[in-house]
Order: sequence, then structure tokens, then C-alpha cells
Amino acid sequence: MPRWFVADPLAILSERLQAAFDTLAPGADPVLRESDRADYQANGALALAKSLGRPPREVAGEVIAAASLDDLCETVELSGPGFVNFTLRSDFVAEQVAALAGDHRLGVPATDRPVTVVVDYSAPNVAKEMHVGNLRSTIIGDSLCRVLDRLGHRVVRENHIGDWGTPFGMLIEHLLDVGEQEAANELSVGDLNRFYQAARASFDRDQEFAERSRRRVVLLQSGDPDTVRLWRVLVSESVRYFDRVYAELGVLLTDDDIVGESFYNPMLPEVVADLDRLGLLVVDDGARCVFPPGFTNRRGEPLPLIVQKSDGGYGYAATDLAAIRDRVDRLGAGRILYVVGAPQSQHLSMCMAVAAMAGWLPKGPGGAVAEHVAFGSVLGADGKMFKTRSGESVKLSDLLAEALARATAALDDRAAAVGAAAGAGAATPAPAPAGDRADPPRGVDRSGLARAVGIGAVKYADLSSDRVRDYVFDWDRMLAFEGDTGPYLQYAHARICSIFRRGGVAVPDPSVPPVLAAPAERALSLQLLRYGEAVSSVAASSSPSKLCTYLYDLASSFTAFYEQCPVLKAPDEVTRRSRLLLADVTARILADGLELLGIEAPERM
RNA sequence: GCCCCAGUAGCUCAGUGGAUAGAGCACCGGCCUCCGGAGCCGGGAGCGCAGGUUCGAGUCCUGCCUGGGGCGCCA
Repeated sequence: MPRWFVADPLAILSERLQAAFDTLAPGADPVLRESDRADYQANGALALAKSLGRPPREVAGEVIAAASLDDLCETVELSGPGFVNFTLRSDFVAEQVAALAGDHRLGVPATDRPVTVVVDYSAPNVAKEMHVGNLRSTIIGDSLCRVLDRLGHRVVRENHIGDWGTPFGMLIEHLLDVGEQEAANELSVGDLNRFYQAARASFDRDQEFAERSRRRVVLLQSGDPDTVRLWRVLVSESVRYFDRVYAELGVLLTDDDIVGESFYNPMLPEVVADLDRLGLLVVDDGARCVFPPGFTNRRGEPLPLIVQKSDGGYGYAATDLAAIRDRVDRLGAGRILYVVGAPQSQHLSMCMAVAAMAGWLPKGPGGAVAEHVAFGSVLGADGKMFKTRSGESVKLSDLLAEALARATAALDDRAAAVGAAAGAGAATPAPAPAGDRADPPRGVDRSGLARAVGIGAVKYADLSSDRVRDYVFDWDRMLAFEGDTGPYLQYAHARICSIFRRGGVAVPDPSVPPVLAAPAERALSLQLLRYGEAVSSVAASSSPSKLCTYLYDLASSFTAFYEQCPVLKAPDEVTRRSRLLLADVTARILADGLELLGIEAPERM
């Protein structure tokens, strides 16, 4: 068992039990789980009894006898057909909480086997509006990068923007038609759809334009300096717009992370040549293909991955293969994550299969694995693809502006509601100013707060459901201050901060363990100690939703605690200090967890 | 036709092969003179269908049904 789970009782208990199980059958899995009957339960005796051909309760009894748990457990009970239930000693839990409080990593392990992880995400197209699919990819990828980095891996962010291909012929010609200056204006303001559609319209309507466009593609591919310069204008103006959206979203991506399709262009001939040399290449209908086993088309025939088209041009498959090689060979990737929509599943599987056939994704230690971190579509409240009323895809900048507007309104509503309540309470004169209540005091940036809440709500809504499923985009639900939402967690955090502010108290010395007398104090403590495992599970499954679930449970545990255990009004100084410590660690974990999701945690709301 | 994904409460979703399937919203009935109502307690209602594996299946396997997506030179 890795030694870095120092603060997690589950890991400590697991280690002890493993030793006990080993005395009966080396390597037998204790199957230790959280339990609703006790703190934890071990189910491993049942399976072990089966393989040993002995009565389960007898085996469980021997496990209990072999385990030394006196320093950890209050009770160890044999139950049912062969379950073993463990209740931890409260003093042990309290010591672990003290260790957690003194740990600047809050129990999040630093991996002892760091690897280079390339995360391919966001990937908008040049001269095309960013859409909700880019949004999902950006948000999910951003959180995964933060988590992997925190765990001590070397994270390489790659924004695989669509900056190459045949459409650029018509885009460049259109740019020339409208004039460079005008084109730059349109693009940098984010009017990308109009630009693209106008180019498309000319292409479809105007023979001469279409012909120019085709010639332009050839010029671009042959590196004609003028053409390349114009292409750069398109790219850089689009990137400027992407940057604005990223800044608005508060994600880690920068221009340094851009590794567009064009980057791989010089490597494509070699990719094809090497596939040929390896004997994997088959010419079919004039196209150069690889047929990875297990893929068939609608007629049941082998399905090709086309690396070079019959006209000699390279398809995106060639680019994707070149990217795999580059990431493994140049960047030293041990793991490559593709945060890409679920519909591209087959294409990616085929690319990975071909890369494996070619030996570009070596197996085993020191090798590299590629994973498709797939996500579902964003649906409107009607359950259909998320579109505007007129049926167009939603512009990302509009969506974020609406998030800000709605968050501002929601915050105003709350301030008004609290103000009204305060007014009613002060029916008799001397209406003391609400002061440090819902109203952020002067000096707090209200638009910054609205941004934190609005953007946080959008992000949390996206991250909190199982990413592979389609998810329903619903403003009212995501901005609610009740339930499993971003604002709820932010509010939980802000309220804890207010305890310290209103009480005028300092954070207690973390080295003194808390007193865990009330059940709610104990339950909260156990939840606090699970943080590291929650973060680890995000990296293992590439599922930020696991962290969301954890944080929501933590906030719920805190609510129960706060309901039952007065903090500032605690009966005595020792209890007060102890509860302040629990509150402080809760707030720190909430803020830290939200940060790993890419969500701000304001101290006041 | 083939392949992939999903199907859990009225709605939105949790649920690492383990005991009695959990939340939130909505609905109904109570409670709290509270450190900022992120309230608290109680109630109804659910694993698409049929087999199988297993001591044990929402979870694994097979078939079917429903919905979404993909299936040769777009990315």
C-alpha cells in the first residue's frame, strides 16, 4: 500500500487487513468498503471462503483474529454471512484529522510513479465559432490537467486546433475579397460563423471563387509565402478570439499550448512511408489505407483508416497518427488523453489500433497508453441537441454572457431576499445595517463575483454528471443555491469563511487533534479524510464528476454538523476550538476541490 | 444491416460484484425564536424486458426493446 495515503483511514486499515488475509491466502483481496453498518466493512472473507471451501464465518473469524487493529478500531464485528464491520476509534480519527489539517496537500497523495500525460482538449476550429462541444472538452480537460498536475504528473496541455485542410482555400479567398482589415475585425470580434458561412456561400455559388479556392489550397500546401501569410492572419485572429473565451472561462490554456493540425503537416509523408515499410498499407480505390482488425463497414467489409486520399492529400487520420508519434517520441508521453466527443469514438479507436500495430504505442512499462475521454452531447431542456430557437448552434460567448447576467440576477435576488428578511426582523426602529450579511461589502468586485458564480455554475453542471452521458443544459437548475450545484458549494464555502470573519477568530493550531464527541463531528471528520482518495479517483477514471460527488457529500456532512454542533457558541473553549478546526479544514478542502474543478471559491457572496 | 454509448423515483442524477438501491428538484405533512435557510424530520414512488454466470447482480455475460451516435477519401 502506498505510504502517501497517510491521512486516509481506509488505506491504513486496508494495509492491516491485507496482512491478515495474507496469513490465510497470500494476495487475497480484503474487499474493504465504506459501510452503512459501521465505518468500514470487509467482504473478502466470503470470496475467500468459497475458494478455500470453508464456512465464511469461520474464515472471517480467523481474519479478525490475525489482524492487529486495536490502535485503529473501537470494535470489529463479524456480521451476517461473513462480513466484518469496523468502527474506528475516535481518537485515531481525531489524530488523522490533525495530520490532515497540518498537511498543505490536504491528504492528496503525490504519486511515486509520475508519468508524462498529454491531454488533448478544447480543439476549436480556426474561423469557426466555438460550440458547446468545445466547451465541454475545455472544461473537462482543464479539470483533468489540474488534477493530474496536483498528483505530481507532468502534464502537457495540447490544444489541437483545426488550422489546416481544404476549407482554408476558400477562407483565404474570402479574406482577400472582404479585405484583410475587415476580415481581421470580423474574426477578432468573434463573428466567426458569419465569416465562415459567407466563404462557404461564395464557394457554392461562384464557380470562379471555387476555382480560386482550390488553387489556393495547393498554394498553401506548397508553402507559398503570400498564402502562408494570409493563413497566419486567419489563425492568429481566431486564436485571439479563443483566448478571450478562455480568459472568460478561467481555464489554464494559453497560446503555448496550441499545437494545431498544421504542426503535424511536415510529418505526414513519413507516417505514410513508415506504414508502408511496415507492410500495413493497402491501396484501395486509389486511397492508401490501413485495415485494423475488428472494424467493419455497413456491408460487413473491413473498414479502412484512410491515411492518404486518392488525390494525394492527407486525411485527418494521418494527422492523428503523426500526433501520437510526436507525443510519444518527442514529448515522452506515457499516457495520452483525448478529451473528445463520444461520436468520434470509432475514429479514435481505429487510430489507436493502427498506432499500436505500427508499434507507436508501446505496451508495458515505459510504454504509452492512449485513452478516449469521451463525453456526451449537450441537450436543451427539450431533450434535443442544444441549439438556439432559430436552430443555430449556440455561440459560446453569448452563452457565457448569459451566465454572467443570470448569476448577477440570482445574486441580486438573494441580496434582496435577505435584506427584506432583515427589514422585517427590525420592525422596531434602529434598523442596523445588514453589514456583513448577504451584501458583499464595498470593495468586493460584484461583477467578479457574478463571474465566479455564473461560470462556476456552468462548469459544475458540466463536470458533475457522468461525462459519457448526454447532459441537459438547464440554467435554473445549475444556478440554484440548493442541491448539487456550483453555487451551493461556493455558498457553503463562503459561509464557513463568515464564521471566522464574524467570530473574529483565528484558525486554530492544527497540531491539536479535535474532540470528536458528537456523531456529526465524527462523520464530518471521516469525510474530510476521504479527500485524497477522491482526487486520485478522478485521475484514475478521468472523471471529474467523482470529485463533484465528494464535495457535495462533504458540504452535506458539514451542514449536518453545523446544524447540530454550535461552533462560535460552543459550550466550552476546547469544543469551540475543535469545531473551528473542523470548519477550517472543510473550507480549505472545498476551496481546493473547487480549484481542481477550475471553479473559484469566493470568501463572501 | 453492423458497431459504439445510454436506459435507476414524476424530473435531473449518484451508486468501486456485497447486507434494506441513495441524493437534489417537484409534491404532501410536521419542526426549528437559527452562528448568513446551503434549513431539519417524516411520506409516496424506481434498477427497460428475458435469460445466464455467482454464495451474492443496478453493477459481469447473451438476446431483445427504446433513445442517441457512428459506419471510405470532412474533422
